[in-house]
Amino acid sequence: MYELFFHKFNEKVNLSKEEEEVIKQHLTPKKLRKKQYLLQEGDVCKHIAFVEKGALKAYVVDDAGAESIIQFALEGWVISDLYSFLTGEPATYNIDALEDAELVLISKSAHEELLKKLPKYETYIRLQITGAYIALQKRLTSMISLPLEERYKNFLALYPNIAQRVPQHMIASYMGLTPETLSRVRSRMSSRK
Amino acid sequence: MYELFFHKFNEKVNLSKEEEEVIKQHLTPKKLRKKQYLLQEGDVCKHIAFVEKGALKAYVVDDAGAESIIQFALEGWVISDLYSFLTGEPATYNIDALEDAELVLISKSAHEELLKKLPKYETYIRLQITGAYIALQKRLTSMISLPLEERYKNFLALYPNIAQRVPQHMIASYMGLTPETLSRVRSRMSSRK
DNA sequence: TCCATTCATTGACAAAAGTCAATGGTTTTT
DNA sequence: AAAAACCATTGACTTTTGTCAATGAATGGA
Repeated sequence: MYELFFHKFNEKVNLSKEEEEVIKQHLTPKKLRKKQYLLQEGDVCKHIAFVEKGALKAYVVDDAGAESIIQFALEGWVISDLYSFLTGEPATYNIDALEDAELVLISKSAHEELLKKLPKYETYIRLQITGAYIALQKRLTSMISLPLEERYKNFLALYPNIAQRVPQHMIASYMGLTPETLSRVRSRMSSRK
Repeated sequence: MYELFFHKFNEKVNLSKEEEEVIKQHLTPKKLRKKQYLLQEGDVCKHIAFVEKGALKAYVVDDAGAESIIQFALEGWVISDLYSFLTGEPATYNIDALEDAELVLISKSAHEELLKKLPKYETYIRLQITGAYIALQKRLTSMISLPLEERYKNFLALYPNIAQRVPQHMIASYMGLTPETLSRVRSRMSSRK
């Protein structure tokens, strides 16, 4: 239990067995069936979720009911509405399962206690969020500076595993496009090659 | 010297006078004239820069020479090519001054020593990057989910001070638009009101 | 196995955004 | 003070993307 979680943790910060024990006591496992919500817009986000198995997405829904996908999370990734989690404000994101999933949850109180008790936990969080920030900055840079086709190629190169497991209309949504437009980009790419 | 830097620091994490002294010894002041570079694409980013005074921008330049602005930084903000700073890889961003500026620089070695010596510094960095992550996520969310006019209104509401000090074609660039398109959005907004 | 969904693709058309060029008003520089 | 550079706006036109509708393939449940 929690194998992948601690594997990833130890890649960033090396833990002794005793430290792993302390952390374990603050974790909660949770299983989610496909299409189940982890978080709904309007509720307060109570957890940071680490994905041991399966796949989830975070997204917003507009007035017309159209989804825009903010983030995917496969095995080894972390997902949450961080703003809601940290401030206690209602979430603006929905999070649900694309496939049956096994999660490791860290509650707000667990998070706060670990920050106090265990300096290595703070380091882990710092490194985790730094990586997420850099990845997000690259995504944004490619959004504002690259033509569509390049953006799509970048996506495929960066997340080949997502491209395989997730339907294309969700990738379109993640890129801020309609499914039709992404489909046409793809057909242009394959015909011109 | 460093007034704003420590003011902002203390808003996040409270420092004793002794701790402030330790940090001070790791800081370097730097002045930049308008249009001067702090960092050029291809060089390694050697510093995290805190803006005491003035305004800077980070941006990429495409093959055709067009700039896309990744980030603005006014007084109290931090700017850097974090990926290059942390990995030592060549920077993909350029950073230069929009106005004469006074900066507080933290070098790589200073950063690493402070992380080791001063737990509160790590906390400061964690909170800083968390705030930057959340802001970036909001920006991205609005990019993929909102119509242009809403995005522009959000920008004005969030950064009225940037809108005042920065030419509009740079705001267009920051939004991933041409100056003409932003101009037409604005004229539509004012005529329809 | 069959039926209902979900999905990707395509076509025709509409709307949005980009491009190019010109104008006039600022600001900056010399 | 004059000249140069910068900037925002507008018009005419092109290209890109979105919308709506239809089709056929694949998928998943009953």
